[in-house]
Amino acid sequence: MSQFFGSHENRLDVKGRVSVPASFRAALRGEAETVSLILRPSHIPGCIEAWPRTAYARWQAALDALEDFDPKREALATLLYSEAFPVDTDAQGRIVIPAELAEHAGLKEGVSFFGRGDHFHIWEPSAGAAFKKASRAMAPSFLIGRPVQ
Amino acid sequence: MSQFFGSHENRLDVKGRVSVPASFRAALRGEAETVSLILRPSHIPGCIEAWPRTAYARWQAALDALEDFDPKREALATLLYSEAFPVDTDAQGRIVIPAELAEHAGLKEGVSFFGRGDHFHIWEPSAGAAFKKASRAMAPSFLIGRPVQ
DNA sequence: GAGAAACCCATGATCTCCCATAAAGTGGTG
DNA sequence: CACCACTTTATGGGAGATCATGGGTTTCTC
Repeated sequence: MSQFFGSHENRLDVKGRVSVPASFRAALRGEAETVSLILRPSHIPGCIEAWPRTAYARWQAALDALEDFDPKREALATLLYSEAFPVDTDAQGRIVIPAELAEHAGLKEGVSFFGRGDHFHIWEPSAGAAFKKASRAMAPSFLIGRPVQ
Repeated sequence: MSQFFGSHENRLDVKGRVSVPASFRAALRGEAETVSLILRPSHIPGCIEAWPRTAYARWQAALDALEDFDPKREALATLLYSEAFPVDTDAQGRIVIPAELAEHAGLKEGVSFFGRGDHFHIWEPSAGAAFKKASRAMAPSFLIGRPVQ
């Protein structure tokens, strides 16, 4: 499976468009020809998650595993569908971030994209930098010794 | 598994390219024909880690072992993906070091490569030399007798 | 028909790919 | 073991492709 790596920063134009980093577009094209994404507010404050449709299916499978009428199912369905927005890139590889999500992330001009393997994050740059810093700070507490063999 | 030995120093050209030492390239080719690497900032200040993709997969396995929504998982994903950049050598065996990493290491013109077994380090030469010296200085305090079998 | 959204074309900056070359390394041979 | 031919390595540079971005025009919606 293709994966999203690295950090990139692009800028919103006056029409609210922003280029998806080329390396992310390449990763998307790898698994499907339509370059389309699901955007949703992350449980991490200030962060937007962006998922390829194929990877999003993983969550949909989790939903299917829950019983009908289970309150958890209702809650998960809300998260997966009601708060999520499908978006497609234009011919130049740009997306328009829905106003509700742009506000959730406090986007102004700059937009940071952080690879996370099977999906990526969209942040207002300073908030994203703070999140990165916090991640680095907590890492040594559990990253001890060698990786699992 | 391929192994990286020794130290080498090459130079960045005006386009930001630097040759990966030939012996390291040979070690990489040993396990896959595409000469590609994952670069990431080390927890050691000023140091860039370079991993063959196959060795990097072990870290990714460590990530997969953590539960969804676990803050540790979020932090580790940042380190393994958001801060990591896959790079491929050109036909001449050179890589371009991403600006974010070049800055982390304070790279100017010279670039030192230190073998570390399953991965290697990239340093600004004087910082790398200092790290080596510090390593030598502390080694006798714990390196007693025979290596572990 | 007004506003917004989608579509199309344009452009400078950056990046890749390809070819070139000097220096260093390697091996063979007398 | 001295010499030479060939290979590999590290590095330089040019041309074309790609990327991010701007902006105009058509199409859709209500």
